[in-house]
Amino acid sequence: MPETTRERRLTPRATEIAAQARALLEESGPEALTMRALADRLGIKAPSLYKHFPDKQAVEAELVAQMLTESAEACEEAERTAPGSLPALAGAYRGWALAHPHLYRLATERPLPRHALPEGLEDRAAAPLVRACGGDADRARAAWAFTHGMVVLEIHGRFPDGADLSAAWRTGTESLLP
Amino acid sequence: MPETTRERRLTPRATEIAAQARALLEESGPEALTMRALADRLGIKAPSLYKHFPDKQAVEAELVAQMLTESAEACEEAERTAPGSLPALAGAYRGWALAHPHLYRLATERPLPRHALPEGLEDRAAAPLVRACGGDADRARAAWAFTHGMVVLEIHGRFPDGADLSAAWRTGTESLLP
DNA sequence: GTCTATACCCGGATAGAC
DNA sequence: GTCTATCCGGGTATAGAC
Repeated sequence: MPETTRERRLTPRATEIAAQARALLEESGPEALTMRALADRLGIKAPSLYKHFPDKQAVEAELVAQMLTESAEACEEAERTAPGSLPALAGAYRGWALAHPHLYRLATERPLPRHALPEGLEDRAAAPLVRACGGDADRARAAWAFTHGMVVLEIHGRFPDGADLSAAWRTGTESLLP
Repeated sequence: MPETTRERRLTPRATEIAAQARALLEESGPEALTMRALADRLGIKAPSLYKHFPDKQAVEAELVAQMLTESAEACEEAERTAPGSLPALAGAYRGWALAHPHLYRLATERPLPRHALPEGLEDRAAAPLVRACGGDADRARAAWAFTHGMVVLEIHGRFPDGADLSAAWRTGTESLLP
């Protein structure tokens, strides 16, 4: 079977715009990502952006695709390094998310723009966890929920200041082993 | 020891305003909760609201306090019904959250307005889970992360359509038992 | 590919009269 | 406790010239 993951190619200019959108998002958060601010950062006027993207949603969808791709890559790398290890996988996922908290939130705290994503990307992002759970989909979902929950609670500063989060991660990932 | 949880009392009118704010939020989501829309619903003009709350954040903080109080109550009820049962506790938490998804998100997807909450409320909300985990704080945090993760992934429609979420809940809560 | 001009809508908040 | 008038800011997006 041929590779089913397809990328809708962006023009070079659109790629540059997306890169600046990402930089803006990562530096200042989702509320700061406006078409005006994005244009300012590129040294152009906001209306010009609409020659490259149909609307703001399309820009955001591109960033969501980047998030899924990169966190999948991080997990695949962990898989190669420590095959079958749920703690290693969770650590890679956590590491990527905490390094890009605003992008992680953008991709995660709203419905997925599934129609605008490259085919197969969502499955690719889920696959390493399913493999680490020996194909047990229920366990993989529980492990995903734990991992995502830890990450977002960390990002939002929900744990008490002194909390030993490494210990919580260890307890969670070890408990959820198949 | 005396009860340490204190409530800053709202005036009757402020209570009514908060109730309408909540109704608006629960019906239409966080973006729909604006001072203008809130005033419309009350049959008054937006500036009048500022005689009762100093700003919009204060209204939102009141709703966050309601969320913490009510989900704590739901969990305490589950504790009485099935003492020490993590699955029962998680079920109560899930039930409350899915019945009030917008309020759950408002209280959860941003930093807690700790300064504006009744004293002791955050601890009260956390206590049932710590008790169910036999006082093991690391396990309690892992269980909270799992539970919160499942809830928000459900709310945002992140699981595949056919997914057996009951099975994932069972797997997760049973795995995380002390 | 970028511009100007502009339409259109939305938001939070304050001053001061009644 | 509510009002009117208002300020000031922000946002997405389109039309049409260059």
